[in-house]
Amino acid sequence: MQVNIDTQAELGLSVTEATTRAQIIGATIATIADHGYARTTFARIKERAGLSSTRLISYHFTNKAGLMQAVLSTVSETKSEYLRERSEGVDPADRPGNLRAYIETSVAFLRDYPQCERVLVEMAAHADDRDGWAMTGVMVGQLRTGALQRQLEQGRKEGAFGDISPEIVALSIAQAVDGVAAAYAADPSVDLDRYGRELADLFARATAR
Amino acid sequence: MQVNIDTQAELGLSVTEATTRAQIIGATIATIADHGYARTTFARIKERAGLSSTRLISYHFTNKAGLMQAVLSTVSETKSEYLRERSEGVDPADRPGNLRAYIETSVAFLRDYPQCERVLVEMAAHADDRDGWAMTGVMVGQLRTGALQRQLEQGRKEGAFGDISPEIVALSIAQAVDGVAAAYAADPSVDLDRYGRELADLFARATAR
Amino acid sequence: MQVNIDTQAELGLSVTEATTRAQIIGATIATIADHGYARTTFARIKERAGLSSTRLISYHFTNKAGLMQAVLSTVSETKSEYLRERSEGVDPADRPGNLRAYIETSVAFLRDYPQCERVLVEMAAHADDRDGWAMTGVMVGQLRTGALQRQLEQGRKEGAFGDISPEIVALSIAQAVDGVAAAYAADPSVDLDRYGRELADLFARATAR
Amino acid sequence: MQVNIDTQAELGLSVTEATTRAQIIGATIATIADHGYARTTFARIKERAGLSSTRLISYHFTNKAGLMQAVLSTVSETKSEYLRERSEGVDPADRPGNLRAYIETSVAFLRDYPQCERVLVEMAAHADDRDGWAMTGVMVGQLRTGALQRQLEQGRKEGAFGDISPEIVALSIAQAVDGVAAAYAADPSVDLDRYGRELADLFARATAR
DNA sequence: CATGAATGAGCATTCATTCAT
DNA sequence: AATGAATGAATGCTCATTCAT
Repeated sequence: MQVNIDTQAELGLSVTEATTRAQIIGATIATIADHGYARTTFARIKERAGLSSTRLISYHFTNKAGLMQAVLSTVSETKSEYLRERSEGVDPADRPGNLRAYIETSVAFLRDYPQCERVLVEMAAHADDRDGWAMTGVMVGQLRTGALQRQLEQGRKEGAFGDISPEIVALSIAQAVDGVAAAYAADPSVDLDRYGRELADLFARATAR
Repeated sequence: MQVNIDTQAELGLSVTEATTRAQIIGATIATIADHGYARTTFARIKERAGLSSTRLISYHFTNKAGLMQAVLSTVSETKSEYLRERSEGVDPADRPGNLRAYIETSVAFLRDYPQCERVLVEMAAHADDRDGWAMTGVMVGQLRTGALQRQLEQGRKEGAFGDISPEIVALSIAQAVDGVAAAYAADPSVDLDRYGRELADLFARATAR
Repeated sequence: MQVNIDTQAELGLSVTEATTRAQIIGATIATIADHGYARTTFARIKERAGLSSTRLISYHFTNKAGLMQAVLSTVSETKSEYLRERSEGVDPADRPGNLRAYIETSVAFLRDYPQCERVLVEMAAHADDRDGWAMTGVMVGQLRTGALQRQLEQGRKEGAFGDISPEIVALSIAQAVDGVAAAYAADPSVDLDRYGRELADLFARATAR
Repeated sequence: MQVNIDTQAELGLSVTEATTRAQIIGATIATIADHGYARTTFARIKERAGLSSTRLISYHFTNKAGLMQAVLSTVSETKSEYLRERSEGVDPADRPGNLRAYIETSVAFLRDYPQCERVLVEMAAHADDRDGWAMTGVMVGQLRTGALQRQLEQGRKEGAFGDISPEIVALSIAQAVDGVAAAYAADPSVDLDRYGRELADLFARATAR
């Protein structure tokens, strides 16, 4: 995955440093996507990034936890950027339309950035592992469902949706998308567009007034 | 968790052997539930089971994979047993009623066997980890969605449900229940009965004719 | 240094285990004595003991701290055993005689077990280092001065000594012996017997009534 | 600790260079005093001195050994300066008086420059460590006992002391003071003045004619 | 049926130092 | 006078597994 160097540079890093960091982060993402979180070791990242030694990773990131934090930032920023771009065409007042767009875009994201989603799922699953980064599984979860839940809440108040529980619906949607991601990862031949459409249909019916 | 010795004995094992196996499996389940899969090592299992050395585990199970396989069998059997018992009172022809029962019972299971569900979720998440057991995450998933999907299929043919995609709905339901499990694991004070009811409502609306 | 296997066996260990432990402890003592504490790594111990891998050390001792604890026990037991044996001939009531015997024997110990004393000094110096064993430098110190201080206390009460501060005198004696040890380590040609005699003279005068 | 820049400048260094060197040396002293020699790494020194990178240390000192050498010079100069100043009031001919002054001043030094003494003790203890500076533990020791020994020698010739061994007495005194330093470091609530007085009494009796 | 002893491969991390500006 | 970037070697430790009884 291409990692944005500017994002790194914003932190006040030099160009070279930002470049190397981005390269390492990219290699880490690829490694997690390919081998899973548990098999993502400094040695494998080094190999993937073509570094001379794992020492370079330790040099640029305080910790494995620090590296993972950076990966998580990169990946979740990529995702929200993607969602933001695609949602611009939709009328903000059209709650059901927004919900459908959200779901279909989320599934489309799997197609366009399969690595990204894989990483998100893997990190959520291993958040409480020994590596002990600052973010628990629930926090990663909130990162996913937070915005969605607020949208649903708003829509319900306006009467755009039926008598739903925003919390439950948001959770269900996020989980359903994750499920699709897992299915896609296991068998890349599945028709993601159909999945997206049917998932949107499902939750459209479920939230209809 | 109490592990059924008879199940072990069925495999043609002696009583003592079955007892020890059951003890080890129980300790493994408890360890996964308490510390998560990644922290579930032979050393910790040994300690929990009160064994003298990890050697005993290697003796009774060919592999860590083998042990995990056995754990998975035990746990999923416990769950299907639970679901079977609770679904006996429902009229088999009442498809929507069955669906609602399934969902509510699934959530109720979380309350009654929290360890079991935790193990199921953990194992699904780490299925592709280094330990390399014979069962992938998807297979564990199929184990969950298979029966449900067939029910939905049947119901749709009979016209009991709307124009749904059984595959998608089954996946969504399974994932939603998992989501609730994760939420419950993170915060045991959540009202599981409410969650179950609202989940059932959600999918009732989503599948209504 | 020859490490007593029986001492190990007392802890309920099998003969083989006790043997290997003793061998590792012996190699550790030799390594500390030769290279100093800071250069005493598992790798060097392995080499010295002729082990196949450092793994064996981790197998027999929970920690580097654990190993060091065992070393300390062995060494200090060797020393007190030595002191006990040599003090048997002296009349317990003869306080000054006992003091002289203690000092001369302590110095003689340096000659007979030079490694032992070197280890004791090294460990006291590095007690607060990163390795974090359960014993601080002060504790190691108390281990040295405790008995001596009580003897002096008793002697003073009986009027066998002048108006001394047992605490200070005990500390001074222990430190003086350590100083001799350091001097001997740096230059093995020094006349230890003379040192012992003169040290005894010095403190005889200092504590005289 | 305040490090004298002039001392640095004497070596023909520019003012800025001398300033930076002094700052690094001061940070090193503080670090050794706080964390002990073994935990005194370039990284920690950098942090303490508020430098941007450890590179600056390597720039100003050829080696870790070089840095430590400089630290040792600074610290021992501070100490001898302190001793010189305080001994001016005493009649040079009064040998016992000088001895008492020396001991009491040495202990007083612990109170006034606790960091300094801590560094001295730590460096003596770790002199033979991996860092391999040019000064062995014994040399550091000679640095302490040399002058004292000469004084005692002279005093004995003049008949001011009894039949003592200057070498042994000097060693014992230096070691005793170190012992007090260690005790003080471990428990700062000890009464240093009392310790000083009793130590002086002890060696007054020991060296009396 | 069970055990004690041993093992090799792998892990993240820390260290002082050097290259090239 | 100073700096950013990189580096190689080593450390203690954990893992599941196997050999030989």
